[in-house]
Amino acid sequence: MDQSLICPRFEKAMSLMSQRWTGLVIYQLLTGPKRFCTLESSMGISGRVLSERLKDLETQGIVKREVYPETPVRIEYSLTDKGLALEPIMKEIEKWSQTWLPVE
Amino acid sequence: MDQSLICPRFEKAMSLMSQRWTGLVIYQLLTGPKRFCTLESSMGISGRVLSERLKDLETQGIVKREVYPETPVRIEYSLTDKGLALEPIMKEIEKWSQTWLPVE
DNA sequence: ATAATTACTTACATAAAGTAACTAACTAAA
DNA sequence: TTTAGTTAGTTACTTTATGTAAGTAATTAT
Repeated sequence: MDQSLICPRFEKAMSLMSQRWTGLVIYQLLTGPKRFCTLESSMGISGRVLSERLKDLETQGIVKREVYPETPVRIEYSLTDKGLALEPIMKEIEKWSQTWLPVE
Repeated sequence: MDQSLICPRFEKAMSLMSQRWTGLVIYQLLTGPKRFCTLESSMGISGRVLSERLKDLETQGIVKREVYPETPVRIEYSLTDKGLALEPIMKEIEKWSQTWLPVE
């Protein structure tokens, strides 16, 4: 019947957050720039999907990719201002999890 | 290498929020109890998945299911305290979306 | 007896994610 | 100068998740 009285901007933000891995990638980047292999091994995401997510996040202006032509090449992913602004969401998720989820 | 220095409770909360539709279901329930068909039509989720999500959320103690044996039967889904406690997360997502996403 | 309503479930199709091997560009070692 | 090692991916293939559409069960109205 009524296809969405939901604010389309909210809906878009929510669909971003509900993509598998996206939240964790952002969470990891909140502690500073990270390389591809670091993200990959620290959170158990597959390279295939990590690559896809980073590209999406870059396209959306949430993540920034920088190449350092060292040897071997170093590529760092970090948050833009738009990405950093997601921190309060992460903090609230953190709070909720600590209040409502069991320790084990 | 290091398989998750990430707090397991945070990780669990995040994996809850990153399930497709879960966030929107909770968002809808923040405005009060809702029936199956209302949720289904207001957010474009398929019945199959909605049913699955509501069961999961009930199992996790986030959603409460109540049966009113009227005619035809009325079944209402609402948030428990644990579910209501997710509101600050939703508010932050709302804020971010209004600040950082374009109007169209 | 037939149709209508709600809250689902089932079977099947498509899309998203996981796995593991492979590539490209470079360097260091044998 | 071949071989191996590193990073940052990509590709082909498999498994899992989701969408679609039809079906079910319980009840009442026509």
